[in-house]
Amino acid sequence: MSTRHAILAILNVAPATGYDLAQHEAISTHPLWAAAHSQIYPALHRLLKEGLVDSEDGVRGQRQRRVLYRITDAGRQEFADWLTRPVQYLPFRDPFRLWSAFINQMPAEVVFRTIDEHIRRCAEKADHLQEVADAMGRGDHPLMRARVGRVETDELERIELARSAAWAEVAALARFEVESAMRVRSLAIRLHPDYPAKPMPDLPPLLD
Amino acid sequence: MSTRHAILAILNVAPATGYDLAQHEAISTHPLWAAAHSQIYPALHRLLKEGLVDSEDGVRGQRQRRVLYRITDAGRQEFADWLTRPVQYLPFRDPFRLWSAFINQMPAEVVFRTIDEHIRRCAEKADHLQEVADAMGRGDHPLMRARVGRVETDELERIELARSAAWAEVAALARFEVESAMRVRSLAIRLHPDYPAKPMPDLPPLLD
DNA sequence: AACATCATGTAATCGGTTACATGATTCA
DNA sequence: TGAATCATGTAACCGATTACATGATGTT
Repeated sequence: MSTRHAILAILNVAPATGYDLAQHEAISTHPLWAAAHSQIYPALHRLLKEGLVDSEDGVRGQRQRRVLYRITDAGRQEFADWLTRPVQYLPFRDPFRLWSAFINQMPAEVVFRTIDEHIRRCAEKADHLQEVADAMGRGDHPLMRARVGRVETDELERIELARSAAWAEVAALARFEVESAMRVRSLAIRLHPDYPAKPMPDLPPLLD
Repeated sequence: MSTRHAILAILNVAPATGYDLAQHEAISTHPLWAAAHSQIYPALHRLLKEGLVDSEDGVRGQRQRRVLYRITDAGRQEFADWLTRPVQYLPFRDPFRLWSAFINQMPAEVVFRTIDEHIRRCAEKADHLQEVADAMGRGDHPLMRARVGRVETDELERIELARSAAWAEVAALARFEVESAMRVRSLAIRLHPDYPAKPMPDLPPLLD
């Protein structure tokens, strides 16, 4: 299970509330590791119980409670240990590809609607992720600016290289998904020759 | 949840036992949709209860019980309906890419061991999947031969095109993963210049 | 005789989702 | 004043994993 370690990774940069974490770039829209807020709060409670984070109660405005979580030395150690342990792969499950195995036996309208929506979705994701990666590479990203002054410049450069490369690879994966779906779409045109499928709808420009 | 529909898809070709399903190409090694046998048996019981499959008790040898499951008309209908419903995407979670975001802060030995093992794993998967896809494209695959004589030739060709394309795309994805990991590896060499990382270990030939 | 494979299951647990539930704060 | 956002949680459920459990059959 990597969700708790993804949380530790974020808290390793700066303290945050459960809400912050749930809204975090790496966790919410087009994430590096998806997690819902209903998963974040119990995870934080557990990390707290295990001593990997500590918490500080605060307020926002006059009354609204706000719990700030901070990674502890034990948490930093656990995160470092996790990095050295073998990667725990997830079983391969890909709903779109499973679906696409049956484009011969569906109505053409369903086939093209689904593929085109998939392409749109992946292209949007690719653009967003590439922008994040580029911003990180330039040091022009909240996650990087949060570190300026707290770590040395050459260390910061190493962090930027590693993080932006990871985001860039997720972006590259999303671009691959677009290309892959385009190939599936070509086959769909061959399998449904009578359906008036447009060559391809409006794609956002795929920065590559 | 697509596991039950993956089962229906397999039973749509030919009746099978729980054991057959668990050993199935699409489910066991380098699968299209991974599932464990401890998941298959309860899933079959539920499909049976829902009337989407029926079962026939048999034996193997003298005494060993063997339950053969067959898709029903209701099951066929449910599968066809499922195909037309919107694809239920899974949240994005990629343990290797999450890990790779931190290659700046791990011992070089761990970095290269993990990346090289990942590359080996993906390359093996790519080769296997491409072989399956090619065999399907030629009609030279158990899943396709099982249909010969039971469906018309032009219908069989459409099935072969769709199924082999899906497997070929999973293979292409695995090849992309190899390329992606190679890029991460190049960055790792830059981040760990003192570590004597070989250019790349023995890769099985990536048929492309 | 021993081992791999065929064959079918259950139980405890886990990580995650969906829905429910509540209320403060900020901004238009 | 109303809507969006900030903020924190719980409960029921679900799909899946890990481990446990058993035994027959075929192969060497």
